Amino acid sequence: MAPVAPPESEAELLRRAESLAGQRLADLAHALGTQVPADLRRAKGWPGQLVEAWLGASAGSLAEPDFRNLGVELKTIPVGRDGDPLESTYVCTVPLEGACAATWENSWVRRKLARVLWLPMEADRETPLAQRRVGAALLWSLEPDLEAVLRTDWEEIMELVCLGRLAELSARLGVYLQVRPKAANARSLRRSVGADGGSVLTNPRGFYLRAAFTREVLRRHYALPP
DNA sequence: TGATGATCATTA
DNA sequence: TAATGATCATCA
Repeated sequence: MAPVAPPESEAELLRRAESLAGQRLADLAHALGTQVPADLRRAKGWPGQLVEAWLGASAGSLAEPDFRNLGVELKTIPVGRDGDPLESTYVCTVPLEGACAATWENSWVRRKLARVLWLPMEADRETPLAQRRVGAALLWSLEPDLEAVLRTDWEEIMELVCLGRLAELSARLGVYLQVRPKAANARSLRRSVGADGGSVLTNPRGFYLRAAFTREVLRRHYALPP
């Protein structure tokens, strides 16, 4: 997709994001000279990449906030007709090595979520992809009470990783932050540290925000059903 | 039905 | 290869 220069300030980023409100994905795609895929089965990341291109996100696939110079992460939120989030939101990879040295303060999760541009997108399956609209952007900072919950979740998860209790990792852990597989397929393996301190292979995992978290963020800043 | 676990495309 | 962008598909 056509590159757009990165925004030089949060104000500029927000102006760009606000100009997308109400636009249909087909309009954005055509303006960038690209086509709307027939469906998302083989283009799962397409909506996110489309708005990245529009807003001038610069980090690519690096483990960095999307707008590196601003320290702002872009997150689209797929929402239904009622504005309620439909899916969890990927945050970053779970560090399987060096888990014992990691702290919440220096974690990728905290770095990425410190400042986020949330962008709701229509995503109910009734609406054809091309006709789905972008919602109203929200430039947001991690709020202390939400951070406290995330921190507890993160520490619970990372303790298991540190101790090599990988079999106990489950998406059922965590109030707002959960761990799920994150890989091309279940045969992907990554090195980690076993309970005896030795090297073991396990499936790569990612941190995800439950829909309950993004629902709470949207609820606090927009008029939404409870 | 909703959530968990699995999967797909792209890029540096 | 391993990070990113996520949604799909199955089962409790």
